[in-house]
Amino acid sequence: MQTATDAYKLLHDGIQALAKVEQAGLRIDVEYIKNKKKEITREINALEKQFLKTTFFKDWLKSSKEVNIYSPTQLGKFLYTTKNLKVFKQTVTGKGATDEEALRQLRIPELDTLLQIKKLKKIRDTYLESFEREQVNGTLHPFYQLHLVKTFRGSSDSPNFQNIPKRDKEAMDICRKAIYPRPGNQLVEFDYKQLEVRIAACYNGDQKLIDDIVSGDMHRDVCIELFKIENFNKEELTHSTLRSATKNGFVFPQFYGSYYKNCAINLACTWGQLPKNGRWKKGQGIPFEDTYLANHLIEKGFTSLDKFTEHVRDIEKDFWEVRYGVYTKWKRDWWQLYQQKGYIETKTGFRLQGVMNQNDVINYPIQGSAFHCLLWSLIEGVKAQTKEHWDSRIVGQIHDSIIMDVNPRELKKVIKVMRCIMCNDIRQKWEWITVPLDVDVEIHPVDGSWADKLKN
DNA sequence: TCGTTCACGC
DNA sequence: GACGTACGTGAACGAA
Repeated sequence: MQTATDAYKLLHDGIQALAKVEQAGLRIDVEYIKNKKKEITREINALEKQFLKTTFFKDWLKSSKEVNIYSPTQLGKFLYTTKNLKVFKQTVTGKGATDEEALRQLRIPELDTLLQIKKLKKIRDTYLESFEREQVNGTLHPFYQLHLVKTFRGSSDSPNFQNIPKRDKEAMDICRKAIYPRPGNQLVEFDYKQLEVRIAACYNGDQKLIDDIVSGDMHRDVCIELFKIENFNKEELTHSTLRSATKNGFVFPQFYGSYYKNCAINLACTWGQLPKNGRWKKGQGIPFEDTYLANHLIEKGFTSLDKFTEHVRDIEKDFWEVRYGVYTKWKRDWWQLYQQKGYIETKTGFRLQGVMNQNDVINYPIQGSAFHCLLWSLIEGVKAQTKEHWDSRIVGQIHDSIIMDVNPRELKKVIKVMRCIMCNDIRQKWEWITVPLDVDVEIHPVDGSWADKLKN
């Protein structure tokens, strides 16, 4: 186990290594950004024009002298007071929400246009704008901090390199097409696989969890139970879709401390929208074994969201009391330890104190220690690139991944060294890592952008 | 200037 | 038995 002195040294070495990462930076295509911004602006203007012509907007204008279509306050007032629509989702202050989820529930087609406009504005004003503003002679130098986050994770700003779109294909493409390696080089990403879950297993020592990480498939197992699937086949599109829904709508939320009611709603949205009145009709949802998911669920007796929720409650009970019973016991002991001492200590030597609830006490040390694995690997990576006089450099970091600008002649060697640092050396250094670590390596084409994939 | 709401990442 | 997903950065709005 690590001491406070070790913890200090990690931050000391870490921030110096990150300074080298900041100094290296990433090339960006300023011309592309300028053109893309113009293109998006034209698109926004056209969509705005379209929106302003709708009866929805005209009614809105009648109800109020001046309308700002981008004001959540004004939109909420119009939807939930003037039009008196039912509130599906509330904000933290108890008002009707106007975020994407809330607006989709209302099923008003005009609002889809508004959402598309907002998405484009986000891309233009948060990402492209900041890339252009912060670049120096065509190189972007995102900043990294180690002193701001209460879990002892890192953060990034000016611009934030850690929240650039990835899941939404259109947004990902537009933003990441601005980012390049130096001429003749290629971007390579080293992603720790399931890092937080593996670090959780180091804390709780749950053998079932470790077995699942090393050779099992927990998402598949839970998926089969949740949707009562016979003869699960990973190659079948429907089954892999439901496995993803299970992973993102049940397993991960459960690890972060969510509970069955929210999970049930997540899972019931597998067809995009929550069924009206909490009941679904035949023919709804994704295709499923010659019919539809709704048909399948009705056949299994889950005719309504309430019935399905009871089922999810039972699955949750089994998940924590049977499947990962050791993990559950650790959670109780760990919470008790915090209550006795008033603080907890991470495997990496940091002390977490202050007012925390049960979820915080469980999640903070896991999140922090997971990041520290990445940070240690980054320090060693910077050491290697300096000592071995590589042209290749680490140019970014996103919590559990490292992004490098690699000279193709060094590609094989760089991958070999980074893999060795991230999976082997770190376990020599930190014996508390009792679970194997693994990395995904994604290689982008030579002279390709961060959005470009290697053609095989 | 600051709190709120929203949206992006892990 | 009820309750309840963690951590960030940043843009825009609107009240102070």
